[in-house]
Amino acid sequence: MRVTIAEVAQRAQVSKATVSRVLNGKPDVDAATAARVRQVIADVGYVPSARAVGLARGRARTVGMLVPSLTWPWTGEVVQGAVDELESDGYGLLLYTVNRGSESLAQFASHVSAKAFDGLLVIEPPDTLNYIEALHDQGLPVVMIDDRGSRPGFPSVGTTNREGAWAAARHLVSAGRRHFAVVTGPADFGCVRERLDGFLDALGELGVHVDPRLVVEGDFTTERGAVATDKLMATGLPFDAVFAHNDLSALGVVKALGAAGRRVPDDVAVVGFDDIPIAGHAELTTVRQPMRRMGEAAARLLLSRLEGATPPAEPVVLPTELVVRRSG
Amino acid sequence: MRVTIAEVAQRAQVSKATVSRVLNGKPDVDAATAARVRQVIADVGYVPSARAVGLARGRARTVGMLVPSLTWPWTGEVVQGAVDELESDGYGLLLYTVNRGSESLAQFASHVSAKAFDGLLVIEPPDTLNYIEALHDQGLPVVMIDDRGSRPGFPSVGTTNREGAWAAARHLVSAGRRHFAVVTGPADFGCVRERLDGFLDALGELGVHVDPRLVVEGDFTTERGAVATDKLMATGLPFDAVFAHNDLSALGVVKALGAAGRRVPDDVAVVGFDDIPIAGHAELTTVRQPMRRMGEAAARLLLSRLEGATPPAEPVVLPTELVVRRSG
DNA sequence: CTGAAAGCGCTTACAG
DNA sequence: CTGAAAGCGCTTACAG
Repeated sequence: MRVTIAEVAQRAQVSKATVSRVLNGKPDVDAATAARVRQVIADVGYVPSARAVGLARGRARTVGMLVPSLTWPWTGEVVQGAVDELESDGYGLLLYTVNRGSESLAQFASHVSAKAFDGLLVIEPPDTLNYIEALHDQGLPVVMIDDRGSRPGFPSVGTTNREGAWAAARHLVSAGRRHFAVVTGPADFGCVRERLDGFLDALGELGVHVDPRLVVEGDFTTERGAVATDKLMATGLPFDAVFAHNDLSALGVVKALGAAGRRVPDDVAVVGFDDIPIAGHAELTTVRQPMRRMGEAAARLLLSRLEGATPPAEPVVLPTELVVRRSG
Repeated sequence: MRVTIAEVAQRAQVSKATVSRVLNGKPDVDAATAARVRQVIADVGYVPSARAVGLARGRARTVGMLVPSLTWPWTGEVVQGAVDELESDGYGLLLYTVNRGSESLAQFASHVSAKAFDGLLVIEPPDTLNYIEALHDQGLPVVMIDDRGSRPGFPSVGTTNREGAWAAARHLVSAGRRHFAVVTGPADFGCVRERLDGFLDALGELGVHVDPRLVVEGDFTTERGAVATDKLMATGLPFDAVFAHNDLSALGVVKALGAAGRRVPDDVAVVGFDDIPIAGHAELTTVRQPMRRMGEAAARLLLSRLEGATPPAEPVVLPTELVVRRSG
């Protein structure tokens, strides 16, 4: 039989209300009484039922987290950062993915309605930004990990796409590169625009011009990274450096260059974005996104919101870091 | 104001009990009444409070999952498999990691005591098997994803380490290799013994003997894989194939061989175990562990246990699969 | 400083 | 077939 607050109260010769007060550190409890209650709690190993506390208080000390899929390279990092932060405040993390499409989303929505959690952490889910925004507008505390540069109308944590690209450009130029190509991500992503602008602006400032024909669109996959590289080479224009908008694309670039007999980095330098684990193994120079710390920051933002603080109107932006390896 | 069962009852002109019956599909409700109630539910968009239902029923339709750390290469796969399965039954997944050591574990323990979830899925946590076993003995439904071959005294899902190693051996022999080396994982892991036994047994059956000096212990990291390979080469004994007990080690083997000027696979074939994403990129031949499906199977086992079924006494064992790539 | 009572939003015997 | 009531295990005014 599970021990309840009633049993503790009886053993300590006080009312349930007093036990509750001790439990929640309320003031105005006689020191001796409190000590006695605490002793009983320790003796019987009492822990309040999360469900009962949740019902009575209307909050569950639980946060939901919605992520596209855990098999994406860095999702785990973000979630780990969030879970570490939540855990140290005693919060639980209810995990949802949209791995099974609209069915997943329906399940998620019903858990929202059931008030299964107090607040929501979300890695921007494709095509669902409006829905999330609606939840926020309905009063659910939401913080988004914004890896696409959407800058939504509610609290979010992003990274310095522009500055990261800027750093990549500066590095390549100082390494002596002069003829640049870019394999972008999907053109409608905010982060893609930021990375492209940052890169071109930096080069412009350094007096280097990029031929528009050497800017090709990819879709963040290795396959399309390779295809894009074939296109670049097909232009016949010379280039000695490629900036890919993420690491998976960059791997495709490296692969396609190798297949065409062009050496990396001797003939062509390649720089990626993200710093996923494979980047280290492939010796890829890249712009590191601090995914773990973005998860932590998002969790902290949400927690302080749940504790009553007003969330910042501006997105929290964490700095990228250029990681120089062999490829560029 | 949130709509409650009381409001639905009032609008439908019935008691809360009747609404509850309709909600839970109990028999013996007049068809017309049920239809009316359902109509009201749909009209007001009523969803029962998860907390209240949980308290009243004593179960939360929530499962806990304890994993070592999400940044480990395949943890995400296992969790994704589990979450997919749970989700389709409407269960929530509370995620816990032991990323922050004993502090994490204390938090987890208090959530256990608080009955925050109905059952537990666990990827074998180092040095905590006894604790998990104790939870199981205290009546918490537990299913373990056993990646270490521990075969615990409660329901678990494992993989065919022995047969996987066997397949690797057969493959290498049929590819013409004759002089074998092994870089094992930690010697006290059940899976390491199984992989070693399977490998040596298969070779023995094929009439190939392995020199014991060519069996070196690693620790599942890339660094130690490289160190182990240096040891192998230092013996001066010839070898033309290395079976590493996981992919990270195998990457270390490849690296060390390369540094020593030995070509893979021309001079030495290398086979790993796991099939983590990097294995594909590194063109590593490996024995694939079905992590995703192990997560699914574990979740299904736990769900059926929660629904009253008796769990199987024997571990559920899912088959490995040899993935042949360029390295061996 | 402390207790009796109501309430959180459901479910489930018990009657009828 | 349906409702009134008790109960799940807490918290929180309200009195004193």
